[in-house]
Amino acid sequence: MAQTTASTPRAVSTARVREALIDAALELFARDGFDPTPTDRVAERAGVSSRTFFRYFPTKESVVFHRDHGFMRSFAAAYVAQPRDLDDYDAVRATFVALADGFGALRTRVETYRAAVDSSPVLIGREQEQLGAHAHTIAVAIAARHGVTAPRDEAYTLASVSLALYQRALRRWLDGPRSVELASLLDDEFVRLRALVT
Amino acid sequence: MAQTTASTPRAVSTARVREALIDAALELFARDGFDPTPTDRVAERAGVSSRTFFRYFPTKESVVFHRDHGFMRSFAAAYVAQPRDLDDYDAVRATFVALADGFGALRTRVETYRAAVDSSPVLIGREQEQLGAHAHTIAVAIAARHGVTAPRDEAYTLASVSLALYQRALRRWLDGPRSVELASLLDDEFVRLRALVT
DNA sequence: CATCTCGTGACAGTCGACTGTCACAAACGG
DNA sequence: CCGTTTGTGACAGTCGACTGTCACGAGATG
Repeated sequence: MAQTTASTPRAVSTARVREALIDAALELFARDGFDPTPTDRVAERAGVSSRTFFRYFPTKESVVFHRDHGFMRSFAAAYVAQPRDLDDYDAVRATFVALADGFGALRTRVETYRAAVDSSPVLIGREQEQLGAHAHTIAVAIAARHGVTAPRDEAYTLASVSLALYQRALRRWLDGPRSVELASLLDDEFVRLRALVT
Repeated sequence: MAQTTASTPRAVSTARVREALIDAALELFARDGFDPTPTDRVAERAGVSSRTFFRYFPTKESVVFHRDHGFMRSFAAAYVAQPRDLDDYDAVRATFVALADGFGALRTRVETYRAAVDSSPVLIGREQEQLGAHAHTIAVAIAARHGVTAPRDEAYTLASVSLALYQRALRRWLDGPRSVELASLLDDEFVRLRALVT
């Protein structure tokens, strides 16, 4: 979640400012909406000047995505670790479920992030672009498990579909009671789709 | 594609301006990108003043979506028309394929539209919002065929997944040779997914 | 401790989306 | 044909994202 924290006073200070800006931004965007919230207000809430905001982040949008709750980061590794006898669908499913494990701790963070992103088309679009990249990652992982480097078209289909399921599960998770695990909703979606298709 | 064309001189003129603005916007956005293209340039190209642009469209974004190539508009009708003995998956599949029929004529239009939308996160986000609405439409249609008004969760799952397949098919269509029909690619995606899942 | 570096605030400025207003001319309605 | 409505251009103005610059002061460096 935080990178190598050089503990020199100056580094500590800038890290603190960065975190303060991200916190302020996500909270304000989630509560008041991204578009109606000027960067000045974010800076003010973080206790720095307006100018400083843009010394930390190149655009207003970018502050939202600088705290990767990093679902996809370890996809490839988790995917190849799946048992050989699973077909692609079940391997992807198992990987998602595995990655979702212990996600509960992040719930509040994710809630804020979702509300923020959902508040503006720009952010939705940015996230969509990331999902495109994720689809590629997944497709490559699928190909890799078959010992191929270039993913076939089917791999992309599966990747896209599984990401759609992931998004559904995520929303159900956030909308539902805290007692329900993301992992179980995720598994549920994959099971449901299989039932629908067969 | 065009609505009830009142042929009074004034109405003709405003309709012409509207079309000119949409054409100019889509072409410029597709070629130069949405963000780098100021509304002034669009207006200029359409042969009207900058101010007039905003008399026709409330925002820069909105001009992009005022020409609905209307895939989803007739979904509900086409869906209930499907034979009773098809399960949900095949009914959705058949509906998509049916709607895609004769889409080839719109190819150039769709190409421009895609390039325009893909050029900016804002537009991607807006389109995403529309897709959310479409998912709802589909889910409701699925429920309706079962004689229910409130869609179950599974209906939304299928709706999301089929829209993911639709988007994949659309992109393959635009990236591939003109000889290939959208309908066949669409069918292909549904078939592939079934093969992947079972 | 002296010097240098670098993060920051303050300020001024650009650029583009969007709005209000006014006056003209063409189209509408009687 | 005449008064009214209405679309349009011209112009001025707001607002917010983002940039350049400068001077100051607190940390890094020797």
